[in-house]
Amino acid sequence: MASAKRKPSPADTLVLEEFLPYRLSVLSNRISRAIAARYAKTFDLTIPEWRVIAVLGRRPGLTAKEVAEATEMDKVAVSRAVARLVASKRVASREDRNDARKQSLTLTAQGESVHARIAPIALAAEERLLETLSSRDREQLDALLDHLLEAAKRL
Amino acid sequence: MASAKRKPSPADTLVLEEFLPYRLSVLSNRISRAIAARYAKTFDLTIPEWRVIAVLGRRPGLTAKEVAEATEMDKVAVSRAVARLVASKRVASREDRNDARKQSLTLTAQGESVHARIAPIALAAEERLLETLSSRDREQLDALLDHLLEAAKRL
DNA sequence: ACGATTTAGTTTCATTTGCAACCAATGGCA
DNA sequence: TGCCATTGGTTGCAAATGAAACTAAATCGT
Repeated sequence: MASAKRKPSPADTLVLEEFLPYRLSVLSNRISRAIAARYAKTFDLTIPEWRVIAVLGRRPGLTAKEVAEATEMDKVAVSRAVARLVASKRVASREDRNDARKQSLTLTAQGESVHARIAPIALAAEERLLETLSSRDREQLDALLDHLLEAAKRL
Repeated sequence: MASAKRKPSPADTLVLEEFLPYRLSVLSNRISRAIAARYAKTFDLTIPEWRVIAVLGRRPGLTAKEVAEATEMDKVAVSRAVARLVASKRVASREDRNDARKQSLTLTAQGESVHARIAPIALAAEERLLETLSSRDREQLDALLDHLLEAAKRL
């Protein structure tokens, strides 16, 4: 396998194929695109919209701000995704009783249906990626990702 | 730490924060943005341009096609990045002697200089991310990434 | 109670990107 | 040789993204 064959290069030489940020970017793109390909056309749904649906599916009633925090999308992206989702009647937004600036967002029945149909597709894709890893490896991966996510905040 | 605290959710529930593609996307974005922030303005360089420079720095004379393969960028992105780099005199392109469609790309002295100044910045950022990992962890990470990159091809 | 600040969310505009169609040169082969 | 398919690369257009300015509502300090 590649990593075994690769001979380490001098510490001051940047080899793109070995460069962590680059490899993560390629990996993330490959996966996201592969998964999105399975639902984008069928459901006419963008990745940001899917993320909004995913988070509202489990945590109904969030405001746009909270969705932005939960998904790490910026508020403009959320605003646009929500606008499309409301237009397509997949999300309902009602004004907060005590703060007219906020609106609480929930999935409509249609939104729920989309959620219910895509979640298994997404989970199956994830499982296909992970199925060849031992459960030990999975734990390692999980821990490493947590670690890196945290470390990356501090960059 | 987070992964230790997280209680596993039912296998059929998609929890965005635990979803591998999502976590990779967040991680990759955080890192890329942090690093790009350090050179983008100073050098007036986009990420695709930087990738082209990085690969030409180590493998001069590639064609645009080969750069696209080496960087996993699509050929349009390469074409545009190269066009900008040629305009800014960081890359020289000369026509292939036996195939007029191809052009062999190399860094100019200016391009080399950019490469020489950015590589250490990029490597230092990578090192900051990895410095808290044991060398065992680093190997694990390397192996897991290889594995996932391979598995993701098959999606 | 009232102006200054902050907060939630939207709009605008300039860039970036991604896809498909395209052009030009080459290779294959009848 | 002459035509078709393929390959390397560019262009054009439509959609996605990001930064900054903006609106409207709520809060704070006096």
